[in-house]
Amino acid sequence: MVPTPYHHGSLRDFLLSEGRQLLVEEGPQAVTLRGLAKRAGVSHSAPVRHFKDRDALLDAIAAEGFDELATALSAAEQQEDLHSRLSGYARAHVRFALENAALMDLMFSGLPRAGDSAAAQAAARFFAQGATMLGEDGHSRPGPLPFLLAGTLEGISSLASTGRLARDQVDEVTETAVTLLLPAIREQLDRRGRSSD
Amino acid sequence: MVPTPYHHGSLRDFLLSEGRQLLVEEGPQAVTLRGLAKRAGVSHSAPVRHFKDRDALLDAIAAEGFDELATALSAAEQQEDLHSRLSGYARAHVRFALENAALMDLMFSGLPRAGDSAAAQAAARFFAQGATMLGEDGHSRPGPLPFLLAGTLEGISSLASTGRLARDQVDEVTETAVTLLLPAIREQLDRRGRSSD
DNA sequence: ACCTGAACACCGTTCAAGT
DNA sequence: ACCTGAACACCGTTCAAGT
Repeated sequence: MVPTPYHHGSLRDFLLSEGRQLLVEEGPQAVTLRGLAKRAGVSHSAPVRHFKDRDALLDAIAAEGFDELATALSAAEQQEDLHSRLSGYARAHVRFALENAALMDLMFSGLPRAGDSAAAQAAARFFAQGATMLGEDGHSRPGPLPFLLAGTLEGISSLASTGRLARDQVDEVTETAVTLLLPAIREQLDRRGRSSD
Repeated sequence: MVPTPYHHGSLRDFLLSEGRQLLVEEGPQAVTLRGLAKRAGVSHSAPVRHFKDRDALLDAIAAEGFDELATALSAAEQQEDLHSRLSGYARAHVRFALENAALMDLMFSGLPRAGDSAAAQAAARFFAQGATMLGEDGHSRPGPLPFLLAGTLEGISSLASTGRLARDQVDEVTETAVTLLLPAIREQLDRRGRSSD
């Protein structure tokens, strides 16, 4: 077996996917540039060609995470009635978080270092998607509901993935959140629907 | 000035307070055992006497954080009517989070390594306090509302301290959360108040 | 363009030894 | 009991040099 040369960008892909896997399976302290280089069979300074530093790699992983999360949620958004749509969205969010705890942590609790980073842009797309589902047009400044929905789901996810909220109670808490948010969201959607102002 | 000897536990206090300050002001990567030892004017292996390893120090800092947060919230719990109580509790939580972002991150997103650690016990006290305010008796398993309240506040705090939720919208989102949670909480309190079952 | 290898300045952790 | 100093095995990052 000839060792793969990792030319033409394939090292970049390796760093991203292996880094992501290490992050989720062993935690953030396990993703090191030197360790990844060793796994790739490449010199310890090779990764720098593709990611300026460790933070740049983590930023790229976070960006992928936001895109993946958005994809995981988009199925729910196709649901016909509002309750199913919201409920499916919420459950998909929490499920993704439970399966990718350390990744979600990186995505949501990592202070965005630059507004124009890949992660910051992917995050903006993710939040815009949620706002759209709640009838925000994207022109004017979003109201409180998109933030409240995103925050609530993030909080429930965090409690669940740190084990503070028991697995068998996650669905109940999520559904309670949806039930309490639903009337306010419905009212907002009705209002926006009526006047196209 | 004779350099302080740091005998009899005063090094421990120094590591805790200086570590906490570094955490909040410069981020988690700034709190290193060697760096703290240098600041204390002590050999790099001295801290090990007081904290087994870096995680043990962070755990102790997190424990202090939970106790402090609980104290910051206890004032609001004295409020007479439910709405003021809940609203004050929520605003105090979010305010504390904005002033101690990296600390809150450590407290809430750090996966608890041991159930009997100081941080785990302090966290349990914190969550129990919230549950009590919502009329949970502590005997039976808590219902969804304490988790939903804690999760929502944590989520809003996280969005705010990462800059995704603008400062001047934080109060509006928090108050919306309180308004939507209030009827469910009131109903639960009424129910618990009526039947002492 | 992409990678290597040496170098530098940091880490955490362990352990024999000092007071 | 508390701290020192050397040692080991890791890091991130930089940079001249190779292909």
